[in-house]
Amino acid sequence: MPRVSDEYLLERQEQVLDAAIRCFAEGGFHATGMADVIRESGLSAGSVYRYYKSKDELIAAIITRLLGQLHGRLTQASAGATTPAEVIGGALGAASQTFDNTQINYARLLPQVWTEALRNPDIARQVQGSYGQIIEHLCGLAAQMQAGGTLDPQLDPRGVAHVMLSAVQGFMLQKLMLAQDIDSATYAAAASQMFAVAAQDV
Amino acid sequence: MPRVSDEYLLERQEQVLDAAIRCFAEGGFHATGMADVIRESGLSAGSVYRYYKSKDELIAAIITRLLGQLHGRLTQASAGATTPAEVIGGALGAASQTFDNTQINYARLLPQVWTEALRNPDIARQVQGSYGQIIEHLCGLAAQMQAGGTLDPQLDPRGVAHVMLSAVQGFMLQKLMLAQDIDSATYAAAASQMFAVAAQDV
Amino acid sequence: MPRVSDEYLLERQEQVLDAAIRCFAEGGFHATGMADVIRESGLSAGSVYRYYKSKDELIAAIITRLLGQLHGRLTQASAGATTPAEVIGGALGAASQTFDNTQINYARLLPQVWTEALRNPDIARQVQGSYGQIIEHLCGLAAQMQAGGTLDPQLDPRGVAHVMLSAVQGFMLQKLMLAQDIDSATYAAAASQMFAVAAQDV
Amino acid sequence: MPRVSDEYLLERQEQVLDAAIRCFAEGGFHATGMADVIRESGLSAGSVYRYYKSKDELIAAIITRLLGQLHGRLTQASAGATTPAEVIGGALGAASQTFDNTQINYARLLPQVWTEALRNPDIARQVQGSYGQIIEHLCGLAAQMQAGGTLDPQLDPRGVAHVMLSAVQGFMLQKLMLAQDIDSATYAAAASQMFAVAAQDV
DNA sequence: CATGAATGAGGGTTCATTCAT
DNA sequence: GATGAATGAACCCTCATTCAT
Repeated sequence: MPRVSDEYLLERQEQVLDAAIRCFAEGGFHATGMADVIRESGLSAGSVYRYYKSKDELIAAIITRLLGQLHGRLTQASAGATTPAEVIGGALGAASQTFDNTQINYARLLPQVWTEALRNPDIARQVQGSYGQIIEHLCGLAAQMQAGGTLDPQLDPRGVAHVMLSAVQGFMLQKLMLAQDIDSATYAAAASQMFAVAAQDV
Repeated sequence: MPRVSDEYLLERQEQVLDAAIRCFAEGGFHATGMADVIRESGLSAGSVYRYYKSKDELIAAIITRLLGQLHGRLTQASAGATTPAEVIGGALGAASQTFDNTQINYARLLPQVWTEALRNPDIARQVQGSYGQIIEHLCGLAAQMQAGGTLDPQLDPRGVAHVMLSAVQGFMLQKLMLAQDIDSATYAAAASQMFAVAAQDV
Repeated sequence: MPRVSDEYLLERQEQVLDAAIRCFAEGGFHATGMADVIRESGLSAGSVYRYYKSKDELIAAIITRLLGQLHGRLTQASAGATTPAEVIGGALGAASQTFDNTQINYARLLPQVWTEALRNPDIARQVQGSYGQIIEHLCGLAAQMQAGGTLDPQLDPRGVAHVMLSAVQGFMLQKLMLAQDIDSATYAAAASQMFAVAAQDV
Repeated sequence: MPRVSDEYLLERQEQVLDAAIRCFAEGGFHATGMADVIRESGLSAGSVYRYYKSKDELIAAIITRLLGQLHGRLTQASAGATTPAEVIGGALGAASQTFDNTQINYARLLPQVWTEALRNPDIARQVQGSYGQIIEHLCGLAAQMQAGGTLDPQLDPRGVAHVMLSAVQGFMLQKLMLAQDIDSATYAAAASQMFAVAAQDV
């Protein structure tokens, strides 16, 4: 089956990656065997290994994609926001989308990424890069809001950025851990309001 | 009718648990082998398995201890607080302690616990229980603060509790992932202030 | 009714064989993968397999060529010899040539052939045939020399042939194993002299 | 089955080594799988790997033993020899023993060792060491014989040593390759006589 | 009770070969 | 006739766990 288009090859690679994401989101990086991924992909062992040289490389690719999506959605969702409430609302909305995929619950990969980052320097670097960019983005927004009078100018913009990120991370984590106990709307409302008033005393 | 005292047995059990925590915090649940734990404990394989029937049981025991400590410290640290700033400040202070142990960085176990909870129903239940109690506790505090006029009474106390927990979880997570980039004091200051003003307009 | 000329096909076949020899002499039959041979040949997997049905067949072809060269050079080099010293000298000279190819060190294939002959009956037969012919040739020379008075007539000509072959095989082997320690000229001198005097007492 | 004697452990290790030698002598290093060795050893995979960390380590151990035996037998067999014929006779006798083991034909490992030495620097070093010692030993004997008047003093002792080694190596190789065609006694007789006369003209 | 040698299913990965294009 | 993506059996090795001593 030679002389196939680059497009074809990329599709095949996606096919493997998607299968792997489905498996890993379901069972975790370590409890899931390559045999599972291979079966799910519908390809043979050899083919899977043609596209990803090792399980680690496959995991790294998944993490790259996940962090890329996360960063993209988060920055996009809060891009034009002019008040803390809008930032938080947008970011939580984006975060919620992660759970909406009926095929794959991407969010389930997140704690695994954090765990992996603790052991794997390459992944640690990726995570640092992604979160670093997000922090920078939020930092910029905070500064703009302070300039625009919607955020207390005495707050450290960097500190604000970290706390905002916490609101998102905590939301996803608690949604994963306490599924039935946390209501997205309630959480978003509380978070938005709490951050919203942060400039009232200016 | 044991030949040795119960005290002796409990000490041995602690010895194993401590060794396991050290290993798992360092290398992760999956990358760490029982051989590592056995070596670190100074006991024999048979002995380790006398106290913990399986690796999973050992992990479960560690998680129980970790969640217990977390819950204890968090509720204790925020017990008498009467303002959001005090709650957050106390909780973050307690969270910071987790990193202070020069021997073991307990915090490194946290993402692993979250990851494990996604696959292991027993652990999921444990985590739900612990975080549920924490949420209840924070809920109670929120209600008290609303009654005391230090928190906007229009906010949903449960929502506030979740957001407060997020502040703690996000802090620990970001400290783990972005070590050099996050300053505990700056974060605490920003968080405290942001939550503090939440009743200003009342 | 091929579209391409037989000549073309033979050239392609040579191309594959040469690439394989280069690879196998370098890395050994087993450590070298077909992928290496395919890459080195500049052809595709399908093409390589068009000319040689399997790795084993390729190896067999290489061995056939190698043994043919060996037999040819050895018999030719000692063809007109009338004294033991001439035989040995000629044979060692021919053997030395094997090392002289700057591209490929054919000699490195020799121990591999011996090893392969132990497992593969087809190759064993080839090796027996080649060495058998060489022995016959040396036998004939020995008989001639005995008749000519340059070799002790009491010696068994077949025994003499085997010992002479040993001188060559040992030379090549030791040159491969002890590269820096063995000097071709010294070895040849010693061997020639030792065999040379074998008729002195007649 | 703990608290076993060191002796017991060594016996087990021997058990694995012997099984491996039997397998490798039969089928070759590469065609023989660890599964074969494991089956032959009568132990489990885990146990085999307790005693030898990898297939390579097992092969290295076998080669060490083989070269040790070879060196030991060869030097011992020719230790007190005072004439070339005695040296050759002794060495060939020792070499013949290698074939006599009804359980394992150690000689079949020899070409494999040579082959392996071409690719594996560690083994190359071992082989160089062993053969180097043998050469030194034969060198010493040659010098003694020259002093004693049983070997032409004009011969280079080192060259003589190499040629003598060739006689042994060639004998073993030809016995392996041409089994039915070579008679140990005939070969030994021819070799002994040819070398024996090497001092006649002194 | 403690010991640690033994277990063996299962892990990730490779590679000679094929055949649809 | 050439291509090279696909195949899958087989490879070497690990590791949680057990049980004879």
